Amino acid sequence: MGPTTHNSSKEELILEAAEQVFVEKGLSGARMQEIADRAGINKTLLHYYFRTKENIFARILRQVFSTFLQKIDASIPDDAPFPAALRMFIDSFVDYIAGHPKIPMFVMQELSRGGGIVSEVLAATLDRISFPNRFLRLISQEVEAGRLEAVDPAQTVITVLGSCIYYFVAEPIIRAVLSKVQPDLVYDRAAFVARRKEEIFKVIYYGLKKRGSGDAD
Amino acid sequence: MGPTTHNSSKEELILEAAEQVFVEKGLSGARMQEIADRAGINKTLLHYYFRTKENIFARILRQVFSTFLQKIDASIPDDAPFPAALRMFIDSFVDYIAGHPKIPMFVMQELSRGGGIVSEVLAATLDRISFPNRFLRLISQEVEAGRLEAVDPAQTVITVLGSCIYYFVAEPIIRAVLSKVQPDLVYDRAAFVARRKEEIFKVIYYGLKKRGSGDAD
DNA sequence: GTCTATAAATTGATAGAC
DNA sequence: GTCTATCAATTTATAGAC
Repeated sequence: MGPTTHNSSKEELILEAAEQVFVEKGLSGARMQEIADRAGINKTLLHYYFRTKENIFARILRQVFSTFLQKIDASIPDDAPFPAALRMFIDSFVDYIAGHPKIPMFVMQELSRGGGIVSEVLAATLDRISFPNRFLRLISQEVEAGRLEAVDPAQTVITVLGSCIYYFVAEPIIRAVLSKVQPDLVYDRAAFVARRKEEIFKVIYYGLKKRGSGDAD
Repeated sequence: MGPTTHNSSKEELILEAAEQVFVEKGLSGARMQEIADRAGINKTLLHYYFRTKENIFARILRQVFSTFLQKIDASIPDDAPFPAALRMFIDSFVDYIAGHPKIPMFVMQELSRGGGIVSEVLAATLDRISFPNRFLRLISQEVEAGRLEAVDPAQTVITVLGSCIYYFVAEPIIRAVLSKVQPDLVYDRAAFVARRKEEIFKVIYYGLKKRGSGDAD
């Protein structure tokens, strides 16, 4: 179309700046002026290209949510045996969230506010999703093969996702609490994230794995 | 002080309305007019009693955050053996969140925005907390007694909290996804919450429990 | 397409009567 | 303490020149 593979560079600049601002401040907290400033352009151009603030927001939310779902999707290997598949999923999904820690909360917060923009985005985005079925099938097969306990696959998926996401959503609080409890400890985020992955894998894998009959308690 | 045990009834009405509105919409999304309407009073009284919007917000956030932490605290039994203690914690904590599903996201969202109001509230509230130490000690003792695997107690606490909280934070999305994957299923929230508790307990307890030496994988 | 200037609407906050 | 009326500031959005 144009001389480059990118869209109109101004339009692209606006969308990149808008994503940052909306993710940080939410719809009502974001300011058109701040988006313009971060994009390094005149505020009027926001309206020239997109007319309203809500238009920009809807586009950002749709894109961010869609990318988030695709990221989960891409993290589920298709042909690995279950333990390896679980480990690969946890590793790549945690890495994604660690690199974009504000995305999950932004999406959930705005979707739970439930405005009109937001439910339209939800309906439109849910059509292009295969990961729930793939994830549920992965677990169901293992249960049927007798390698996992007779767990509810849907509940299990929620537990896995929650274990991966929660820390990063609550990171500011957790860090504040931990530094109060263990004031001498220096915080190494990369090491913490690595340990986080290991902990999640172990707890969930051994929590699901088929047990013998001598486990009464 | 007054004829009743309550504070000035108008002041109380304002705070109750403000909590609803702030929790639903956040600081920037909340409107003073809406708080006044829900309290059934004139908007001017908000300023008469609290002067500024930020004052009301700080008070609500401090109270909500503090209550949230106390609720976690109260959910940790002091003298039960570990499996029972874990189960009791999960049951009572999940019940609390299920009844106040927007509280965790409200707290985390606002605290992660990190404004001036918010860090003051965080510092002030963290002083009155004993649950991290109690929870960490509970797990450490079990590990030392050889009844649990050699897990990192801090990581374990995060996993437990995340497993309890996440579903309710993401409930609108998860329900939408589930009803797309299983359109015939009728959603019974009480039953779902009950199964959620059971799933969390089983996965985490058996995921932590000391294993024999024949578990290679 | 991009700018300056400004309109139009929203909203937090106050003055002043009662 | 409570109300009406209104201010002052902010902020989205547009008109119109270039």
